Amino acid sequence: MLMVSEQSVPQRARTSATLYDYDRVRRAVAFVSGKRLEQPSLDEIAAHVGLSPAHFHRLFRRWAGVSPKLFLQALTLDHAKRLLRGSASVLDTAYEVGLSGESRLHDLFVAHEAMTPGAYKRAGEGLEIVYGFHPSPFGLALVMASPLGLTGLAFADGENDRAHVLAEMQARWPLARYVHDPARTARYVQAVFGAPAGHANVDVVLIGSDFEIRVWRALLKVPTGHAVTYGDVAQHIGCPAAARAVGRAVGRNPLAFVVPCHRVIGASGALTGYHWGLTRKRVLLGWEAARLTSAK
DNA sequence: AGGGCCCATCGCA
DNA sequence: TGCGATGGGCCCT
Repeated sequence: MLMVSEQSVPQRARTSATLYDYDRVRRAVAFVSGKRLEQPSLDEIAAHVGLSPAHFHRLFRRWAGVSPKLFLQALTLDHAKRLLRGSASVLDTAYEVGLSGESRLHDLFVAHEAMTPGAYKRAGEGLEIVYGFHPSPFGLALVMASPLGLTGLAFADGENDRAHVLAEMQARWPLARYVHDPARTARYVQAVFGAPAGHANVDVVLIGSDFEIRVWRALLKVPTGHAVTYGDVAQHIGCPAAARAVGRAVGRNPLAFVVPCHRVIGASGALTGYHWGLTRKRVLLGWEAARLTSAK
């Protein structure tokens, strides 16, 4: 599916191409969404990211599996609204579709919730977390794992964003012991981004409050190519008036991409927010829509 | 224990 | 547009 799984390309070339591709895509998407009214041509967009039209076209075939035209079509408000069709009912699926059957989902700290005051709840005391940065189709990814499985997945915007992203993630579980060991986190990248969309074969550890975990589990039911509203999620977890609280919990999702918080959008179809940048949310939704179309 | 503040919401005028 | 009701989390008494 991705560069990650192409066996013929040498490791180093794959790595740089992946990050390079994402950066170009990101700039193209930001350019287009900033000029909604002018409707820039493909040639103009290619020029903006410093590529010839032919190279621009090849980049998209390689990265998204579809033409740039098709990909950029997936970024309209109209398309986002279409993702919402049947949004309430997708949540009624019997089990999480975001993970493969072999995956295991561990809800840490929930059991303690009743007896622990707020600060202690998130501390992560006694937990050892290994971490590393790896290239991904959506930019540099910070992968965090505890012995039971994948604990954190965050995106950085370039090399000089690393420290900030790491600090932000570590602040979630301040008492955990952190070990920098990219060799041990590398396999998660393949498992998450190399799997058929929405079926990552990884053990997953969700650390959060009871409410947050109910929200995150609900998100795992939203299949690729669908979106739900914050209100849909609120309804589903039995707090119909808590759409706004859901928004807050969605924003604290520690597992970008795996827990598909990018598939939650406003009731109007607008992409209201994304912890790792609205442009990236647009890219993720466009990428999934494009790949779904090309698979048909 | 309780008040105040923040927020990736939502629907109505 | 703009506003008010809204619930959870966190920080401060």
